Amino acid sequence: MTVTRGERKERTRRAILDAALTLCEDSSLVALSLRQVAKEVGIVPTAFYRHFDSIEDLGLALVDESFVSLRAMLLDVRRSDPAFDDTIDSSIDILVDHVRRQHQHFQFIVRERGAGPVSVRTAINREIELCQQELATDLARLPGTADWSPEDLRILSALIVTAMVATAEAIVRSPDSPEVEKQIVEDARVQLRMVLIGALNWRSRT
Amino acid sequence: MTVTRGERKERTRRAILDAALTLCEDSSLVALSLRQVAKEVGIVPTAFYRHFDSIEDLGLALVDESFVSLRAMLLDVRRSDPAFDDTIDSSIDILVDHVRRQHQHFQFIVRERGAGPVSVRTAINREIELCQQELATDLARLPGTADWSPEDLRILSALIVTAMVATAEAIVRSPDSPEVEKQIVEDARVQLRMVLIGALNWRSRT
DNA sequence: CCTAGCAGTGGACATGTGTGCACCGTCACG
DNA sequence: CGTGACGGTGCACACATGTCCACTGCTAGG
Repeated sequence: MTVTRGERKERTRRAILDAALTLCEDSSLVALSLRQVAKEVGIVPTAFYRHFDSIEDLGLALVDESFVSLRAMLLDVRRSDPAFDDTIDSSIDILVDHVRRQHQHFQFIVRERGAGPVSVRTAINREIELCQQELATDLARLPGTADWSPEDLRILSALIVTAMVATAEAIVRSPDSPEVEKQIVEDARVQLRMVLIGALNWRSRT
Repeated sequence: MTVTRGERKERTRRAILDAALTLCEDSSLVALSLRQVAKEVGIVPTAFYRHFDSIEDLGLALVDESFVSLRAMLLDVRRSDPAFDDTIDSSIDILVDHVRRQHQHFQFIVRERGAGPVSVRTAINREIELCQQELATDLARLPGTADWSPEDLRILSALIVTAMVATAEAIVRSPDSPEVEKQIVEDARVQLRMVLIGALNWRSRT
């Protein structure tokens, strides 16, 4: 009795999630069949239903899981606080490191955000919007944004999130040669700097 | 003999392309079956092969077609040239108008860029990179970028293209209520202004 | 005119798919 | 100590899918 009943269940649940993640590496949820997953896990197709109602349901679970780890990362970013110009570099480093470690999760999110069952798509986009809002409140705490309108803060953070998502996409898509990756990271740094310089000169000119 | 043989062929070819585009509105190429397309068009499954080798082949044709019209749009943008601050607004207007008109094409590209067969994905991304390069040479002609390095030009144009793609995504994804769309457009304007202000203050500070 | 070529047909086949049902063995709890 | 709940099995069914093949009818070109 070293392993309880619930542990066993959780273990095959994990196996299903991992199998789905792996199979999604070069396809998409909508092209993923229950039977493929079952075969990959090593269970019989109908056993799948003991854990999820449908592939779509599985997808929602994967979205949750992915964003749990992503939010953990964002906490790290926020902890690395307020020494200004260094914040950009360290934030990007954390982002890139996380993308590398959670490669499958990011690949999944990036892919299913556009394709994927409607419920999954909306879940992902809702989550990303949430990230934008949090970033906006963070930005509000920064020096120099005192007189910004909430609207402008929202728009700025949307722009930054878009750029970061694009960076994550690029890393996930690229072959993981260290030089290509270094290039992508460097580009992201420069882009963020450009955006922030634009932000610093914003209210003062318009 | 009012319609020639070749015209008939071209006509059902178009019908296939349109059917695929329509069916892709709420799924993805990888989840699209030859038989669905055939049924939608009203031909027998095997007749499909008279026009395309496979669904993947069909996808590549759709990519070509989509970017032909997109490049036509970019020509319009370039024609609207060099009165500075107005360029942003008119460019975005053209973009938005085109997205609305070529709704299916954009939806297709946005979706298959992340999901979709590998060949389709790479074709799309190659095409987008091309757009970035063209934008970079356009930017080089603008006043104030005389002393910019080619690297920085490339990075700036990548940022702008990313933001524009994100805008197109948002429009395609949103319900087409005019107010929501107006909001998206307004956000895009502000973002572009922020980026350009950052660009104008770029070399002068680093 | 008539014949070869070609878009489109119709049926068939092997294989993959979601899901219903009866069943089994074992851990957990009263 | 039992017994019931539950994770997992095995089989079955009704369909969907990609592709092969022999075919038909029209039309464009010699």
